[in-house]
Amino acid sequence: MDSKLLKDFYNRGDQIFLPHISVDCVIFGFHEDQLKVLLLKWRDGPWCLPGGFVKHDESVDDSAIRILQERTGLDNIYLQQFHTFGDPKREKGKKLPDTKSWINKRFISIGYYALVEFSKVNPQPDILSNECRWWDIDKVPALIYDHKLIMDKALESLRLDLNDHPVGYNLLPEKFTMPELQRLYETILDDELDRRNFQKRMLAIGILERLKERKTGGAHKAPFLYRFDKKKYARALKQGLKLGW
Amino acid sequence: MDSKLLKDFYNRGDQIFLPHISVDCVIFGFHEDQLKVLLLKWRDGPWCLPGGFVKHDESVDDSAIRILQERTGLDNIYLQQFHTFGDPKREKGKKLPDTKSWINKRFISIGYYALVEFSKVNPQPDILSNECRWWDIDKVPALIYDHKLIMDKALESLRLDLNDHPVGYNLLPEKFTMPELQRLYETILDDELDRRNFQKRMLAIGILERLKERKTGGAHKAPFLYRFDKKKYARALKQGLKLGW
DNA sequence: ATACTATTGTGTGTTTTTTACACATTGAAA
DNA sequence: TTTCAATGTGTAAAAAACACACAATAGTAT
Repeated sequence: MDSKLLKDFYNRGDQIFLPHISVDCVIFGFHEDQLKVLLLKWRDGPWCLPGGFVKHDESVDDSAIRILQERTGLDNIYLQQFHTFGDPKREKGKKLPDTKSWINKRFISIGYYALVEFSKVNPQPDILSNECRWWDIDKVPALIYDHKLIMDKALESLRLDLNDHPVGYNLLPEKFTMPELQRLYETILDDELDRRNFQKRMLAIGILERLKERKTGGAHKAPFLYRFDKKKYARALKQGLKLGW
Repeated sequence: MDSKLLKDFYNRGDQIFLPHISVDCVIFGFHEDQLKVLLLKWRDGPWCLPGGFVKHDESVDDSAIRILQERTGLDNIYLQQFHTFGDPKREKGKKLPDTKSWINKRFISIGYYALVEFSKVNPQPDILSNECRWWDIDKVPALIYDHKLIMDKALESLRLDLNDHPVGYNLLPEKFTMPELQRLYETILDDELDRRNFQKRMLAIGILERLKERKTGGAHKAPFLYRFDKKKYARALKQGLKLGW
């Protein structure tokens, strides 16, 4: 990354972006039975959440969409605003190279979480970072500022969302097995569920379609593959699901 | 209201407050079987939600607390941040007297809703308004900007909050009857509930205490008075209620 | 005073949902 | 071919939600 761009960003960012306002994204993925988050690493610095700023004539939602696009390469991401963090001390210890810059002022950050299909993501560092990769949710390293707090709040919101959104639709690949879906729920809820009752409940919602295929390759009996029935899914969502976990 | 204060507010507000950021509060109350919101009327203008701005070194939560205090005279209010509104066109039609002022810029607004005990509130207009009063939730007049949208979103959030918070505790006076509590739930949920099953369910939560007194005055059989048992209430809240409406 | 009315207090049986648990099946590995 | 560990399916018990009936009573009308 050349330093001209970076210098421009420090010096003229306030001509492009609203002051004092930032957007932070908690990007969730699911892979190999693990819930994961996408993190960035500052040049020679700590890890942090992917974030950005709001252009003067851009909606905050669009900012989040843009940031997501830049970090993952994906469009059409499932995105939820979950909380705004407004403590003046939330960036305690902030020290960026250019101390005069707009970027060293206090920021109020609007938090979004995103659900993405792990395999489709192509992680891209941003202008301030040189590394971008997935971390298991229970193994994330120390994060900058209050980003751990933001992540925890995102997870809590995701947990609540489980009550009226079949989040598997956004986190899993098109075809998946019942045990995979269950593991996803167990990770988010941080609890164990009975295999048979879980299956009954999921099928009772009536938005899953069982395929003829089975998932082979793993040891032991091969489980069936399922996929979301888009029509039934849309219909159910419109009527408002009541999952109740 | 003298115009010197107002002029100062227009001219020097940006020295006190963060630019582009506002806070709007949806204040809910309950009286005579009606859910109500507290609204302000602009001088010779439309009605709007009570709002304000964030001081440079103040947390956003504290701004909301301060605004609430100024409008209602109350401390220790139950307050929930529920959404941040960031559309650049959200203040369509904005035209305030001083067109050069910081206040005519785009604002991103952080929404809070508050639950208050109706009888304890002493409504106070703010610097921009000359009237402040309660409106029945289903009779609110046309509101400025996107304030109707904000109110609706607050109501939706309150409805969700019903699932893990006994909101009656914050909206009702210390002593209340079971029918009153039921009417509160029915208004928020916009649905009718069976009297007997409702009572069973509320009592099953185990945070209500039935008093010896009855509420007299109304026609017909006098209902018992109840009150929240603070110890059991705190205990239950810590464990996380699962009400499920 | 008395009867009336609308509302409260309480209980019971039915239906539905949730929970707990057992056994046969099967793909891969030993 | 046997073994292992995980999957597929069903059933009974417990709990929660739902529907509904009848007695009691504070004011109101007569």
